[in-house]
Formats: sequence, structure tokens, C-alpha cells
Amino acid sequence: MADYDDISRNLPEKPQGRRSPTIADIAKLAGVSPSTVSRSLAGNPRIGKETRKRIADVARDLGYTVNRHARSLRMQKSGILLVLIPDIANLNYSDLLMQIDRIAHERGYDIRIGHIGVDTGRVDRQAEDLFTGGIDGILLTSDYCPSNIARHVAAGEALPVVRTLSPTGTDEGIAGVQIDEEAAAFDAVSHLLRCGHRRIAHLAGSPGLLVSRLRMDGWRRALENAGEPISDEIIGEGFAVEDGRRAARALIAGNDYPDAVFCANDLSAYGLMSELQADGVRIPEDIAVAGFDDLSFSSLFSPPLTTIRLPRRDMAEASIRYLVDLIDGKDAPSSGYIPHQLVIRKSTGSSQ
Amino acid sequence: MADYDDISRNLPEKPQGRRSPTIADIAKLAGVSPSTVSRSLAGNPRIGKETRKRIADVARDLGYTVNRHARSLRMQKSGILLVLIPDIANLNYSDLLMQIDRIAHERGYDIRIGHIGVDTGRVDRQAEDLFTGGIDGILLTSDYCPSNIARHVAAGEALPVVRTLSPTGTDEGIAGVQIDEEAAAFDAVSHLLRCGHRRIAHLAGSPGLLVSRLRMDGWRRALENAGEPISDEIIGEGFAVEDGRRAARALIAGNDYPDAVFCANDLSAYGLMSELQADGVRIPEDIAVAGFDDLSFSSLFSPPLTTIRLPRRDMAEASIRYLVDLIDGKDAPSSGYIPHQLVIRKSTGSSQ
DNA sequence: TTGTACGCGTTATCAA
DNA sequence: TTGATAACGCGTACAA
Repeated sequence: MADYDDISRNLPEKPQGRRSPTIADIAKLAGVSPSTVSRSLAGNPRIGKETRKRIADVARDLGYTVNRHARSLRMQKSGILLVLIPDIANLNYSDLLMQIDRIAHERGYDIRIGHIGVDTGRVDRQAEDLFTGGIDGILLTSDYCPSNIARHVAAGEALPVVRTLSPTGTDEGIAGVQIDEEAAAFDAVSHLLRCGHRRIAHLAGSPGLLVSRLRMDGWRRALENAGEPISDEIIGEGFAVEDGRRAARALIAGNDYPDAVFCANDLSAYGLMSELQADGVRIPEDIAVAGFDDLSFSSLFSPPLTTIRLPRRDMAEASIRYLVDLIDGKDAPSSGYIPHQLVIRKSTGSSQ
Repeated sequence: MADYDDISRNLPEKPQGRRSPTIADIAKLAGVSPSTVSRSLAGNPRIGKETRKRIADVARDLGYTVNRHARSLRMQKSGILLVLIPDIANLNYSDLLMQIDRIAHERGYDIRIGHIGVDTGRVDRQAEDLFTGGIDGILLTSDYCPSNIARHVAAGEALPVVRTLSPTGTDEGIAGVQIDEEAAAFDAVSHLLRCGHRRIAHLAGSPGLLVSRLRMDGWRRALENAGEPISDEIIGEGFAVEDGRRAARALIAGNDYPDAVFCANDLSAYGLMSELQADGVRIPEDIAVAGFDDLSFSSLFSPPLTTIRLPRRDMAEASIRYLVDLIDGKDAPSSGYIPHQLVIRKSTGSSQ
């Protein structure tokens, strides 16, 4: 003989959080079939005027929202783009990300962020996760490309992959939306030369990255182009603020200052300037500094930092369009370089 | 008689992008049923040793990844947290976001970002989108709460919502993880007083926000507490860099400077300091400045900015834990305020 | 230890 | 203009 416990166990579980309404719920209340609800909500014109209104009313009353998972499963398309970002709290990336998010939304896509840390050890494992089904395309923003994605691309499979912000080598087989890094560096150093600086050192980027090599190449070519003899003074390396600080300390310790420093990015320039100034070195009088990226704080520094403006808005626009075209099967034209811009501020002194 | 065109039309379409492999594919190749594959991949121990290995091998060879949409649909759980952020390119938010992303991953969740711009017109429409089914919880990071979410919360429905970074009023019915904004402002202003400044003005936050009111209250209370007579000098309002600039220009035009300014956040302090310095005003000698937030650039400014450090890491940790506990049905304890910290740098001068 | 059957919510195809 | 049916890929009772 069953006791009450057993009986109560058979009662339907009171749903913890009431299940959100589905098209079936709407259908029942509106007195139509689920397919009609689906069509109506999708904007299909072949629906009775009155039926449509009834459905819309019920849907609103119920607070219906479409279940994206069910839709994605059925449509074999999610409307989600995976964006791989090394560091969200780095203004260079967060600023790009903001643009990407906006433009992707305009194109009807959502963004999923893949935050790949600095240490690549953990990265591949996490990326493996991120790469799991249900995304329509991938946007890379750094040199790093997770091994499974690289394999995927190499295998010529279908998931579209585009890289922007960070330059792409010609041999990788990945579509790249980028500026001419080497030419931009050349422009920055040329400006330093125009300002009358002769001995121009370089604070290099992180070793092993294509972007570091290209910016260094531009620096070297500008010096060669000016017939400058001392052309190999590299005072440090790394893209972080602390790397700039370290370089400054070395300079101070050696007590031998170049006329100017071309930094591989703005962050390292911040560290360099901040540490030099703390030691009483004046910028640009004692030493001029130029950066690369044009982060939003570069105009706030005292002195404001001369730098190369990365056209993040244009890069976001072009790369998303490229990616979406790839997804839609349109062959996008590889459109050469995005134009960059030299932003002249006070950290480099005045020309002539 | 059919021509060749017709015949070729009947050939199976060469799949554009080869469909990604499913457990059914693995099952076929491994000679088992799909359910066995599912169990094996899920780590179910009741699987033959040899079977398990065969399945794992085939899965790896095929490059199998689980389809998250199918899984979410089946499980009625997506492992996705919606994070509503006003401005990704604002260091205060991007820094928090980085922490959130990391901690959420540790807890097995992914982040979907809802980038709600500054203009609330567009916002609700977009939020309506974002709010669509398939998320397990919502994290608010600003004062703003989209109307449909607010309705949802008011209706006492089940989708968990937590707010952090921005303070939550007691009447909203939303769980809040926050610092004691008023006490923190009090601390900052008290430090200015300790440094010997008497006439301390306030650059207020954006009007209408709870956070602005609390920080202003703290400023006022500190002055009252010190028996300071002039206690109502508000030199501007707004959280943006440009708002600080505007306040500086007004100060310069009026040629009447307070001893110190307590800014409602670091960004406006940047604008204020930068514009004042450009006009030759010395900080802290002519005028001292304190901020609020401790963005990563505040230590780089010359002079480095005294400010309140928002414990973003702790807030991210606590709010995600809170949210996940809510999702898992555990009643999380509302744990009072997260401790804040006054960071003393050179922009406020030296005490005594 | 493994296989069968079913349902999650949606949309597309076909028939009415 | 509408309804019935099937399928997207997965996980899980239940049966074997």
C-alpha cells in the first residue's frame, strides 16, 4: 500500500522558474497552429490580418521571446561571431571591440568574446571550448591563432576566419584586414627626423610577433632613408607599460639619452614617459617620444603623445563586412591596406 | 529527353561548408549507438574501456565539437550569462569585464555582452533582443535597467539578476554587490582635508544617477564633519573626460580656484587636470585633485592621481558567485559592502 | 554495458 | 491562408 510520500512524489514537480512561453503556448491561446504563429512572428505576409493581430497580442501578453538555441539548431545558423581577444582591459582591444559589437549588431550578428590570456598554455584549452559548434565565423585580433583553428583553416574547411588589428603574414591563408604597419612606423620616425632629432632609438614590441618586426623594419628604413649612421639602438622590448618603465630605468642608469624614442606602441610609451618624467627628464626637450596605436589617453598625457592612429573603426567595419560576406558565401575582395594616420602632438617637439 | 543540365541538377549539392560532425557520425564510425557516444563523451563511467577509447579516437579524428545549441535546448540551460555594459571602451567597465569573464569561466559559464550605449532610446530595443531566451542569468553593471528586465524582476519571475559596480537602491528588488559609495567619497575628501586643503569643491557625476548622489553626499558629509563653512561649491557635472575639461575652462575663466577638487570619477579628473595643466596651473601646488575608480592610467598621470580603488576583482568574484548561486537555486547571503580602498598619490599633495 | 525512443522549441516543406 | 509533419543535435529514461 503506497503511503502519501509516494503519491506526492508522483505529482508533477512545481516548476521552479516558470518555463518561458513558447510558440506552442501562443498557438493554444490564439487558437491557431504553431506553424502559423512562427510564420506570423517571422513577418511572413501570407497571414490573415486578424490572425496576425491576435497572435501579436497574445505574444506580447505572454512576454514571449524566441528561444535562440532552438532557432539556431533548426536554421543551422546562430548569428554569433566569435571574437578572439588577448586582453579586454587593453584600450586598443576594448576600443576595437566596441566598434565591432556595434557594427556586427547592425549586420544582425551577436558577438561572443573569446578572452585568450597572455599565457598561451591555458589558451588552447579554452579556445577548444570556445570553438565549439554554433558560431558562424571567427574574428582574430592578435597574432595568436589557436591551434585547432589553424588546423581548421589549413584543412580548407568552411568556417570563415578573418583577422584584423594585428597584421597577417602572406603565408597563413587567413584573410587579413590591416594597415601597412611598416609604412606607418616609417611615417612616425620620419616625423621625428623632421623635428630635428637625429639619434632615434627604438623601444621594440614583444619579440616573435610579426607586428613587432614590421614596426621595427619601418623604423630602420626611415633612418636608412635619412642617411642616419647610428641606426640600431634598441632600448628595450615589450608592449606593456612596465616594459616602457624598464627601458626608462636602463636609460637613466646609463645616463646616455638618445634624442628621441620611437615606441612600438602607446602603452610602452606611457611607461617610458612616466618613469623618465619622475626622474626629472623633460619631454620633448630632453628626449622626444612617439608611440603607435593612439589610445584614447594619448591626448591626455602631458605632453600629449604623438602617435599613429590605428583606424579601429574602419578596421572593425571592414573586417566584419568581410567576415559576414564570407559567411553569406559572397567572395569578398581582399582590399589592400586600410589607411592609417599620423597624429602629431607635443611629445615630439615642433618641426623645423 | 532530359539534357545534361537537368541531370547535373539532380546530383547531390556539393555541400558548401561541410556540416560539422555530430555524435551520429561518430557512432557510425565507431560502430555504436549515438547514446553510447553521448554518454562516453560526457564522462559517464559505465562504458566499456575499449569502446570509450574507440569513441574518443574517432571524435578526435573527426574534430568533433559539441553543438551548444542542441545541448542548451535539450538541457534547458545554456551556461551563458548576459552582462549589460554601458561602454566597453571605458576602462572601468572593461577592467571589470575582464575579471567577470575569467571568473565566469572558472564557474563554467560563458559571457554574452549586452553593449547598451549611452542613449537609452536605442537601448531598450536592443535589450529586448538580448533578453531573448537562452541565457541563464543577467549581470547589470550600471544604474540603467532595461524596462523588460525591470518588469521581469517586478513580476517576481525566475531569471536571476544581479547588479554590481553601480550601487543599487534598497527599493529595486535587485540583488546588489557594491561598495559603500558614500563612505568612500567621505574617505577621499577627508584625505584632502588632512592634506590641509580647506576649500574643497566637487565635480559631480552625471545627474539623476544614484552613484552621483551618494558620492556627493559623502563629500558634503566630510566637509560638515570638519566644520567647513563653504560646503556647496559644485564646479560641474558628468562622468566623461570632456565634463572635466569643461569644468576646468569655467574655473580658468572665473579665475577663482578652490584649494582642491573632489571629482566624482577618474575620467572627469583626467579632463580637469589635463586642461588645467595646459593653462599652466600646477597640481597639486595650485590646486589638488582627487578622483574615484582608480583606472589603470591614474598611476601614470603626472602627477599620479589620488583616488578610491574600486575593488573590481572582488566585485566581479562576488557578483558572479552570487548570480551562479541564484541560478543553482542556492539562496546566497546578501553580504553587505565590499571593502574599498583609498589610494594616496601625488595629486593631493602631502598630509600635514 | 549498450541500444531504443522521445522531446527540447523552432522553422521549412508539403498538403489542404 | 492555414495545419500537419519532420528535422536540426543532443541527453536521458527505460528496456535489453
